[in-house]
Amino acid sequence: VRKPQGRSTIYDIAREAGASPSTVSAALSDSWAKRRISAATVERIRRIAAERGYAPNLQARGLRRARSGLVGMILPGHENRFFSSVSQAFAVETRRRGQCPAIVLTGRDPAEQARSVESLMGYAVEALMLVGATDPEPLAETCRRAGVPHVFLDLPCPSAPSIVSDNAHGAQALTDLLLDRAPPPDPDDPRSLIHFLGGDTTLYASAERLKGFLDVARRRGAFFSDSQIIACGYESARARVEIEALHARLGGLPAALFVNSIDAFNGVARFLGALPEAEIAECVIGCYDFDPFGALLRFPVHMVRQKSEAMVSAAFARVDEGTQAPSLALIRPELIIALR
Amino acid sequence: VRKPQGRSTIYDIAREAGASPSTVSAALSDSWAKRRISAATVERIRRIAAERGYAPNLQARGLRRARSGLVGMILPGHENRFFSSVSQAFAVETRRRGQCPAIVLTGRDPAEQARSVESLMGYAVEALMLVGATDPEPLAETCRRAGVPHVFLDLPCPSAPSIVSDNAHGAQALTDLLLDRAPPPDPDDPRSLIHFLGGDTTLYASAERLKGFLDVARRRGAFFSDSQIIACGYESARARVEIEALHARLGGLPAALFVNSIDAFNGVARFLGALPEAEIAECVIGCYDFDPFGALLRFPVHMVRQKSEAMVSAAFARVDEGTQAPSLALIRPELIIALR
DNA sequence: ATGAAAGCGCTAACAC
DNA sequence: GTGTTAGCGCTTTCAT
Repeated sequence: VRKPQGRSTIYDIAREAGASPSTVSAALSDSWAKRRISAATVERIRRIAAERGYAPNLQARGLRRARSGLVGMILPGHENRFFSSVSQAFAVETRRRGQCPAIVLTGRDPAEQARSVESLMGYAVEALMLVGATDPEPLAETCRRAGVPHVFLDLPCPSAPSIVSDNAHGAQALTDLLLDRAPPPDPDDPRSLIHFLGGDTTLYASAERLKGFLDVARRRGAFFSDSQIIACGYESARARVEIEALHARLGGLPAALFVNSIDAFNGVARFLGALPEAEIAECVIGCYDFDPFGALLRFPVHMVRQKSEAMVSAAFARVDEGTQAPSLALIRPELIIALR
Repeated sequence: VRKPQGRSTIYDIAREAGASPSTVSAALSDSWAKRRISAATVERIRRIAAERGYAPNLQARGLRRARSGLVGMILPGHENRFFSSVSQAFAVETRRRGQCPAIVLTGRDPAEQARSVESLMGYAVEALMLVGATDPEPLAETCRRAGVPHVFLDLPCPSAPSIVSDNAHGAQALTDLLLDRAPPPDPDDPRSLIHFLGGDTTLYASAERLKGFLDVARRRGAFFSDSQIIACGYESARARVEIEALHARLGGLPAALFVNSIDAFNGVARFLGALPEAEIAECVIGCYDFDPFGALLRFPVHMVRQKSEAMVSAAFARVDEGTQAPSLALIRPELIIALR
């Protein structure tokens, strides 16, 4: 006979088992070695609990223990595969540690992110990972104040442990590859020059990528003009317009194209899809981001895949270290070379 | 001067403000109209709270109020875009309602799903959405026992409100489209027949899709043999092997191909990518699932996009209705016709 | 207009 | 080996 509404408590079970609540608590909790309860009692209590479908009230437990068993993560959303795989890796790792992942999608709004962090603090998360936070400092302050270990991912926070992918290195590697495969640049022929398309270079990640791109392009004598940089944002429609404009301006595709972000690439691919085979073949194409369908398009495209699992592992390692000292770990992404 | 570790409480604030905890609680909570506190007191308390960066302990509040402000969702993972967009839509809608989304990725293991549901019950979620649960009945029972409103998505539960996409209808529409565009079937020429590839037809969704496929194929005199059905699972590598085998067996591609699931399609696309243009052109291809890059491949592919936002809206509507009576809502997916 | 006190369900210190 | 008790931080009567 259980209560009409709601769940049974250790008191209900204690009554039915003729034991005290603390005995029940101990019998049901994993470490009941300390209180030396008779095997018989444990058995009886467990049986009754199972019969009644008892499950502990985790809010009460968390309140009492001052820890909840939750590990929090905030991230902008699941619109791209990178974020999806980060949250996937986070969930897997959290479970492996016997805790419960609490993932909150916040969008890109810093105010919403702040609210979400407050919420998670309120639920007494034991650690917090912050993914893609554009305004990290206030969030870090909230975590510090609450004494909650925290790690920033993807976008770094100057005052806290951060794990970001090595954008500069990835961009260098991709640029090198593109230049290796393109004909030598001729300063008098804009079409022969590598171009960089997409992204918002006021944002950390894209700024780093652009830096890596410029490093290599300059070193290899392939950069001559700012018109080689078209940082038109992450929107696919916009990228489509820009590649079309570039194509018109140059009278064809450039010899090499570095596309920054998968969404921009989608726009580019839509435009390229309409061009004759032969024309596309004259352009070496790279995309900073990965999509499993990227390898299946009409034309070859080299891709950069960020290592989400490695980043999440590194983040947990930081949490385990227990230091909240600022640090910046760079995780090298993987260059995926098109076979064709 | 705040406590060295951890957060300040209403008691700390009460002391500093020279008020009682209950006054502080009322002053900070939104509905303080009931207790007629002087504007001055409210102001003072709010200022102090802000200074100290006070944020309420949501576990304590939840414990006292017997509700947490959380809405839970379990789903298998983010490996495909459909699940990603479901959780995205869920997060947006939950926030719009002033609650906090708690998304737990469980993988495909029913035991893990059961554990996750228990967890979420323990955190006193106010409602729970269960996405892609293959063994729904025990989960529904747990929810009922706890008195928590719950809705199943994607895969239905016979004893609870369920929202699934109209797999049969989507499959019919896709099959009709494929047959419209393929040459008339000739029973003596296996190559002229439409084939169904991928998925696990012991699972609800694929069973429905197969049913829809067969309905139309039979009605239109395009189904003659079980060898037209190759339900080889959802794995891309496996699908690749199977399409290759089919190609060998028929001595070419079939006139029409219904690929069930995006992962299977990835495998198919990898194989097709290696075939000569002319050969692919003889096969009308459809995929039950959507990917934005699908439209950019070397060959046209018709796709079916499930309406995740609509499904989530419908799920919340069920929760709001407050009835836990079994029901099954079918949401029609969208047919995306390739332009080429 | 405000304070005192009880109690949500659980755990941990301390009794016996 | 097991029971009693005191909170965790909050909300909510019920007083005043």
